[in-house]
Amino acid sequence: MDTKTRMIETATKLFQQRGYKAVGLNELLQACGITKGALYHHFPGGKEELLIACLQSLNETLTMDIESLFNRATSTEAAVRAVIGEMIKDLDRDGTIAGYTFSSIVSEMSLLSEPARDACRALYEKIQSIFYAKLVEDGFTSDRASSISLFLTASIEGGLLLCRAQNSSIPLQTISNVLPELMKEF
Amino acid sequence: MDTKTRMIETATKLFQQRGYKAVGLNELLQACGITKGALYHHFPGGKEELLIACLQSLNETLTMDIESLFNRATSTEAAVRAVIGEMIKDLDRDGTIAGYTFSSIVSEMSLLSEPARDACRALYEKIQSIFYAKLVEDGFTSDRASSISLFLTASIEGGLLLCRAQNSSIPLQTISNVLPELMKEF
DNA sequence: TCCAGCATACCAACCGGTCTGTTTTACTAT
DNA sequence: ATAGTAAAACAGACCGGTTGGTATGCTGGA
Repeated sequence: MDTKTRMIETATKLFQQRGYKAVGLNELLQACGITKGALYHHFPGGKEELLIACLQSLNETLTMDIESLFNRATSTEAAVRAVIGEMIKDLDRDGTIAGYTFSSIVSEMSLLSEPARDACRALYEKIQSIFYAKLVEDGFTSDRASSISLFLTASIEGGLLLCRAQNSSIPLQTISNVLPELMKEF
Repeated sequence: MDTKTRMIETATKLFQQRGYKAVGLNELLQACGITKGALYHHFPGGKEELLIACLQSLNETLTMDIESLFNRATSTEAAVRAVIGEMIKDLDRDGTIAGYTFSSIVSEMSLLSEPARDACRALYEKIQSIFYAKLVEDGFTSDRASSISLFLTASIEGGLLLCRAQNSSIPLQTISNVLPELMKEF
């Protein structure tokens, strides 16, 4: 794997886990096994340009991952369960989540960097669009589907926050159990 | 108002808006109109001790605010609408939220500081307990009430994240509209 | 006079970022 | 095949500014 890709992959995980500011440049370089020369060669804009690249890369991999889970699932209910299940698996194994989320970046950068905020917005839109498509497939009207897809995205991200605060995967498990129930009622 | 209280109130807003690391010590001092001497006089533990104090203070004021909204409301549905309404009002007025949330702190500090994580956990538990009490009052069983209260907390925090990413209050508005509907179905 | 309640001066460590220098690679003209 | 060359891909020293934190000085009230 080439240096640039390795940098993005490593940095993405770190940013997802701990946010932007909390990850120092030197720590980043050490984790990637590179030096400043390499970083500023590939990303003249420095740390922030790397962050944007991470978010864009995340957009692709996340889309692929979630879409693959959704294609294997028969209903939106099952699909959402599968996505949350993956998050719980990560959480229980590593004690932290390094996929399917970027809440730490959003809350930190939305006021700080317009490009970063835009990239985050694009990511959420992408996730919601996948939910939306499956919901329409399930027979929901367009309005309903877009409301629910936003709602799903929000409650999953919020559930992750609760998991982080409690240092446990129980909140996401609860949400995983409640969500499908709610979607039947519509 | 005495210096210590002023420090806590000002710092709380800043931490809520932008997180912990993103708020520098000097900026903090300037915003509070004090010097380092005063800070380290009242909080020998420095910035982190101040953060803990902020979270504890937030626990009290947040509880009072939300409980007051809940007491005036007839049902959980109306109460939740009122809480989200306050958030939206803040968001539309200031372009940022400085009350009813601390997601930026959670995502940033959960891996960094055990005491901070504990304080956040306590805060979420407190909020959920208020929801829970009202839900039981509405006639829900204990199990149901605790599931829904967790769910409410999660989706509100998640909705706020979406608002930050989109720089708009629409996500929270959507959630406000959908949530009560869901709660009737139970 | 004594001590809480600050203010001021200062510090080492670290921050992200720039700079210059070196190696590696890719291509080309002979 | 080979020598020459230019650009890409790094490496690492260095920089000014900022960080959180400390040590000391001052000051008004009990």
